[in-house]
Amino acid sequence: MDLTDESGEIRATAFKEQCDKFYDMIEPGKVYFFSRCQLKPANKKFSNLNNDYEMTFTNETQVVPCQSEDGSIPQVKFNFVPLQSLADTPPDTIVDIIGVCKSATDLQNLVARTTNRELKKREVTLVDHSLTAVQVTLWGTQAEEFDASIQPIVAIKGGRVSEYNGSKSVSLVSSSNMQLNPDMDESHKLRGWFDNYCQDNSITFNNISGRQTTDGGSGGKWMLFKEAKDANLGAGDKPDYFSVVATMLHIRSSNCLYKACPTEGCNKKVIDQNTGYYRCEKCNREFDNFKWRFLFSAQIADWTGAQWVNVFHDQAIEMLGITPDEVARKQEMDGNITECFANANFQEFVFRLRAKVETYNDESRMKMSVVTAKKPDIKDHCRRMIASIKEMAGINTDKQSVTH
DNA sequence: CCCCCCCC
Repeated sequence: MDLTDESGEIRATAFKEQCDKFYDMIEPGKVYFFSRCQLKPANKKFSNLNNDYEMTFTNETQVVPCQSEDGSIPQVKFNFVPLQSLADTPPDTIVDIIGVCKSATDLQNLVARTTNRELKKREVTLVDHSLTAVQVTLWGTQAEEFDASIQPIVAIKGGRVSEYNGSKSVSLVSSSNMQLNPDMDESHKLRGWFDNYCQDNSITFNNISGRQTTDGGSGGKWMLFKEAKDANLGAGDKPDYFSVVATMLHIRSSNCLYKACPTEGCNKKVIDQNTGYYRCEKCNREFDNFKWRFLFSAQIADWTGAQWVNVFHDQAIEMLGITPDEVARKQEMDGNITECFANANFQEFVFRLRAKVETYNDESRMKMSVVTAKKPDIKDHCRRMIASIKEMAGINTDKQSVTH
């Protein structure tokens, strides 16, 4: 439950017996005295309440209805972010938003693939002054009962940003609070703006829930190495993909090349027969030549940690700016190939990485491979960092100024 | 101690 008084707000959780004990008694909108709860630091992954702490009920906890209400019950506090800012908000962030319901889909019935549970869903399109449209996903009863025909103002506290195919939407979760046509300033402003300026379909909204990909494919989340680690990436059946801007710390130069099958598209490592012939097991054939290909491990790092990654041929060429033949020639000439890595060492790249936990002999190890490595687009990189700084500093990116 | 939050 999320509690509020005139000074602020805090989340409280009751487990098991405490939950049973108080479930029927505690109702939204009513006032209670809460005593003897336990405090713990709030996990911001699940709450965006303006409080660094959360409360947990204990055996000692008492909840007593407050009978002497003076009618000035504090209202739910929202900390709205403009819809526009959701485009730069990482998935799983908890946000408060408000917008006009421009349209909504019909109620959809579907079955969750993993749990076989029957789900009811409705996608609601919200718009606001930032001329942005975003889809909000309602579930269950809220989906069933939602009436889009009146184009209500929709305020959501604690919605969850999600990402699918590179586009953002907001999904309601159990702790989310949705209010329709709430009696507050933002709501009235939106009503006036929408009714006066948006009724003739002359305004084009930037739909950030439309399919548009900014970093090369599904699941291309931006993560720091620590976040990737904490998120337990690669632990599932399928590999996880994420993007990171990281610095090349070290390239393992020994065995950074291999002799590959000359057959177009094969690339299998050949066995040197030491007879002038090279055998490819995959093609089941011997060749009198081979081609050099890159394959090495490298250590890359951002400010939260370092990571060993496997680098394959095309990505290696992209970063090093030289061909494996040049490296092989240098190796033969003087045995020192250090300078071959000069273009990449201590340089920043935008890496798209594939993470997968692999198990050999009961030992699990995270394996990461470079899917793509590109020079950073500085403008793009800066934009993302600024958004991230603002988010960390809690700076609102827009004061909901009316733009017409 | 929850924290799953669904689908394309």
